[in-house]
Amino acid sequence: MNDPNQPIMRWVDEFGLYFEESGLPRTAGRILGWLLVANPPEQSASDLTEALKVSKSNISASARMLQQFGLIERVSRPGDRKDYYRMRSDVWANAFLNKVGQFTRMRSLADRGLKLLDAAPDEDKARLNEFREFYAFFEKEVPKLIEMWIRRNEGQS
Amino acid sequence: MNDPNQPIMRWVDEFGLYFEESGLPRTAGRILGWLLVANPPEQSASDLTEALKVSKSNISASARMLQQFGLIERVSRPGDRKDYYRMRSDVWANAFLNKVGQFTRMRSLADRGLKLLDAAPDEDKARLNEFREFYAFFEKEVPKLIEMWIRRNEGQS
DNA sequence: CTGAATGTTCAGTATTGACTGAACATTCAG
DNA sequence: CTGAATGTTCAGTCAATACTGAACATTCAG
Repeated sequence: MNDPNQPIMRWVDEFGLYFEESGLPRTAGRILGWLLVANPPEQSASDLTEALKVSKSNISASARMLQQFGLIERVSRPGDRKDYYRMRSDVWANAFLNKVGQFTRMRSLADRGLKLLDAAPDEDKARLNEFREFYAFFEKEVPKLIEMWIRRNEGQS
Repeated sequence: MNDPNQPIMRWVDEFGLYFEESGLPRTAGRILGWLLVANPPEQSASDLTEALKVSKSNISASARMLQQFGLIERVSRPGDRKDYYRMRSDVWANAFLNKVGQFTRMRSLADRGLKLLDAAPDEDKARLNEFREFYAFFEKEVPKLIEMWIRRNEGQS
C-alpha cells in the first residue's frame, strides 16, 4: 500500500508546493492534491493524517480553510461518526471566480486612486488609468471565459 | 510636499498590501504603486527611499525583483550618476503573461499526474483530467484576451 | 458509567523571509 | 588624492505563520 503510492505522494507534495507559491499553506495544497487523486474521492480526517503524515490539528485547520475558499466540502454518512472531505465538483470554476473578485478589488482600488489624483494633469493620471482599464477588462472578460468553460463541459458528467 | 501627499501615500501602502496578498514582498508592491502615480514617472533609488521610507538595501533588492518580473525598468540619463526606475509600458500585459506561465506549469503538473494514474480506472482519473482541461483551457484563452486588450489599446498612446 | 473514537482549540516551537544598518565597491568632482 | 554620492552585498534582527502535541469537548458503544 505504501510503495506503489510513493510517486503519487511525491506528486501530491509538488502540488502542495505549487499552491504554496500562491500564498496558501502547503498542507492545504497537499490536501487538495490528494483529494484530486485519492481513491475513494471521499477521505476522512484520519485518512488524511495517515496519507499526508501531518497532525490532526493541521488537517482540521487546513480543511476548514479549503472549505471557506469553497474548494472542498464535508460529507457526513449516516451511521458513521467520521466526517469525509471531497473536492467540490465546481472547484476550479469557483477558484477562478475568486480571482475575479480580486480583479474587482484592484479595479476599485484604482478608482479610488484616480479620485485622489483628480486635480492632477491628465498625463499624470494616464498610468493609473491604464491600470484601471486593464483590470476592468479582465473583470468583465474572465467570467465570460468561465461561463464558456462551464457550458463546454455541461454535457460531459 | 508632505501633507498633500499623505492620502496618496496611504493609497500606495494599500497597493502594497494587495500585492503582498499575491505573494510579493510588500515593498515591491509599494514601489510599483508609487511608480504608478509618482510625478515624474521616473524615480531614482533615493527618491524611492525618501518617498516610501525604506532602506536603500530594501529598495535595491525589491527593484531588482520587480525588474526580473518584467514590471519596471531602469533608465540611465547621460551625465547623471543616478539610475531611474519607471514602470514598463506593457506592465500589465506582462504580469498576466506571467500568470499564463503558471497555467502552463499547472497543466503540465496535471499531465504528469495523469501519467502516474495511467493504470487506474477512468472514473479515478476524471477529477485530475478535469483539472487538466481547465488549466489547458485558460492557458489557451487568456493569451487571446491579453492580445485583445493590446489591440484595443493600440491607437491610444 | 467507562472508555474509545473523532474532532477542535490553544500554547509553544520552528522556520521562513522581509527588512535594516553597516561594510564594501565604484564613480566622479574638486 | 580626498571625499562625497550612489548602489550592492551581507550579516543580524524581527515578525509572521505553519505546524505539532497536548488538553479539552463531544459522541457513542458496551
